[in-house]
Amino acid sequence: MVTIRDVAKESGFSSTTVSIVLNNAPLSRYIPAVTKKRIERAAQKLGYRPNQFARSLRSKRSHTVGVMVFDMTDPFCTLILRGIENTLYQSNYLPMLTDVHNEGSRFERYLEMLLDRRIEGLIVIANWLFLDINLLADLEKSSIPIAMIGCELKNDTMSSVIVDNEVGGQLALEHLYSLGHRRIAFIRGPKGLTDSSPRWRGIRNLAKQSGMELDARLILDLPESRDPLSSFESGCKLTEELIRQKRSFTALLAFDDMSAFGAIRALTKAGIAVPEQCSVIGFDDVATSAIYTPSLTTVRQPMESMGASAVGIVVDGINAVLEKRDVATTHRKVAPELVIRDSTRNLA
Amino acid sequence: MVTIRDVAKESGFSSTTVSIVLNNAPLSRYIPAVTKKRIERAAQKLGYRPNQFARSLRSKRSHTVGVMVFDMTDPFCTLILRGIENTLYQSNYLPMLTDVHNEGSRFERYLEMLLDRRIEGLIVIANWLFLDINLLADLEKSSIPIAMIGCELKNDTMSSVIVDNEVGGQLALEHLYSLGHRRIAFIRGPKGLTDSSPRWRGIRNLAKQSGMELDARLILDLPESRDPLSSFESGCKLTEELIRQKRSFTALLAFDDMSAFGAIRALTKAGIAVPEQCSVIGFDDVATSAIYTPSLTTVRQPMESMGASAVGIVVDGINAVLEKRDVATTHRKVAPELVIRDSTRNLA
DNA sequence: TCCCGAAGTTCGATTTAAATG
DNA sequence: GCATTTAAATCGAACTTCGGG
Repeated sequence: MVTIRDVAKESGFSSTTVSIVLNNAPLSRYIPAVTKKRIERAAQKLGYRPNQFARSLRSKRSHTVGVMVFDMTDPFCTLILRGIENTLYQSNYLPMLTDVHNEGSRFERYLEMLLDRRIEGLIVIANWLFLDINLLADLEKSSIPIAMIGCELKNDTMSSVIVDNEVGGQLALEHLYSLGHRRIAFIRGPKGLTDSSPRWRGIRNLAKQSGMELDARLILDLPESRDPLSSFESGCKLTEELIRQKRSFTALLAFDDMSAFGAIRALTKAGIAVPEQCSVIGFDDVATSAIYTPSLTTVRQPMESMGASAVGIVVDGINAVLEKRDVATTHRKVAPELVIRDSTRNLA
Repeated sequence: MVTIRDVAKESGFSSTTVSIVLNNAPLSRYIPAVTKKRIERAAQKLGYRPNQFARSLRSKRSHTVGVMVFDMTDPFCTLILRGIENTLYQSNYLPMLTDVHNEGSRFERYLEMLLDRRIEGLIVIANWLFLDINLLADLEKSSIPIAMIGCELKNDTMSSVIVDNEVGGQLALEHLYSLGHRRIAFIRGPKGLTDSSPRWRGIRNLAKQSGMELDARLILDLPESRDPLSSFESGCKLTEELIRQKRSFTALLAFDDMSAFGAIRALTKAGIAVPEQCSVIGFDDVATSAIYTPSLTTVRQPMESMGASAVGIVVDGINAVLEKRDVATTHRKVAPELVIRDSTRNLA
């Protein structure tokens, strides 16, 4: 290990001067160019790399941001993670990745570990969240900037980035409506998910606006479950049930892409062609949607930019703390986007 | 910030004693239970948490492992990451996640950042890898335990975990053969991928064994590309081409699941039902495979356990370094597993 | 000699205060 | 006072050495 003292010795200056020069500290403007050259050359020659532990100990900074995912296997996460990673990279932070597996004990343990390592900010991806809200209260006392993606909390200590679910719901129904569909089946989200009710509200609003009436017998609810895969299975089962009851509908609006895939599976198995005999629309635009057969029309959450946005909020917060400014908590609601693919079509 | 000195003051003992007690150091066996109790209570009361920076500076340990992904959006990664995360958690390490985006400059920069932070080990997920091999040479000088997943290098400084591609290829063809298929189309992997040739070798071997002859006109190659999604698109295009040429085949063996999805898309669009008129088999068993319509028969790479295995190797390596034992580089080749779903069936 | 506890040093970089000409 | 440089203190924990009973 080559230390700053080695560079000092090699260059013939004190470690103080070396530190000042290599960090381009304010004082370095008094230091003549010759000295700088000599020091830089010595550092280069020895291959000096400052010890981050020592640096962090002194500066109290880790240049690390914690990322807490509630379930990595949820396809919703991947692109968000990509957005987070990419934006952190640009800001010179590195992410510590933790996956809570939707378990309270794991949440607490990881939170402790992250805090022990003095992360400077925290990003929580909490889309598929069935944890006790009280647990999240633990987050508040941490006094570092926090941004939650996919879940907005009432309190004022955490920022959030969510998609505008109401607009999204509207967009989805509007699309089906514009294609001429009137008898539409709905798979709603589980009650426990914060996304469910605003999304449904958007749907109801649009229905009212356009004078459409919703048939209660065509409205189904996904059960609560911690497993993102269950969304697929439930979507499949609910649709099978619908078919078995011989309910007639020309389109199906699913809570998310996973349940939409389940619906397509059920329809296809029953010999009902998608989109020829029944249109299906999802929500999220997970990676699978584009490669599905048929490719899925859906309402996209701009996941990558949501991740980037969360990083922006957290990094701003970190800077605010450093400059002793107030940390403002922000609540961003990003616009969803209709992505039209092959699973929906005009009512013949 | 409450320091060890605060605990010392509160408990009435010196910081030395506090350190010994709280770390359960060897010397602590001389310390009477009363003292321990008093110290522990004081620590508890003040909410003392040792400063990891100071600790790391002294011990030269970070309890951190670097994870380098070449492309997060590759669905192959997700489950591996889960396996890594889960196993690290059990061993009390935290992962620093980096995504190289298949770019050389990013690779170098991230490697530096990770090394600066004194990661104790490194795991590289290099399945879809088109980087200059010379870059990887940079890894060798780092002198920390390294495990690569999905790519085996000749040299002796890095461990690796890969699937047995040859057996996998065999398994796939064997399955189609046992279903009675003889006229089979093949989509091979791009030449630049290390997986491609052993997988094909397995196929050829089985063909020879069972006296099957492969029709060169039914053998296609995926082009080189850094984008995992291109596998899907190429799979689709190649299959369309095959159909347009009116080649007859009753089954298609794809290089991976993504290209298999592409093939299914092309077949379906051409009005060829899968599996009724053509069976399709993939490789990997990515998350999408189970929820596809039809669900995909494939050769599974045990990704979660491959991730766990890599962590095991690296953690062993770390311990070896600590105990000044030799670090043995290991090369694990894990067995693939045939997963039969709905995309293949008996030749009528 | 054994047990218990404390003083002081170390890890490596940053920063304050101060010393040169 | 100014430009240039540095000794010494600091960050917080852990370990080495030593002393008293």
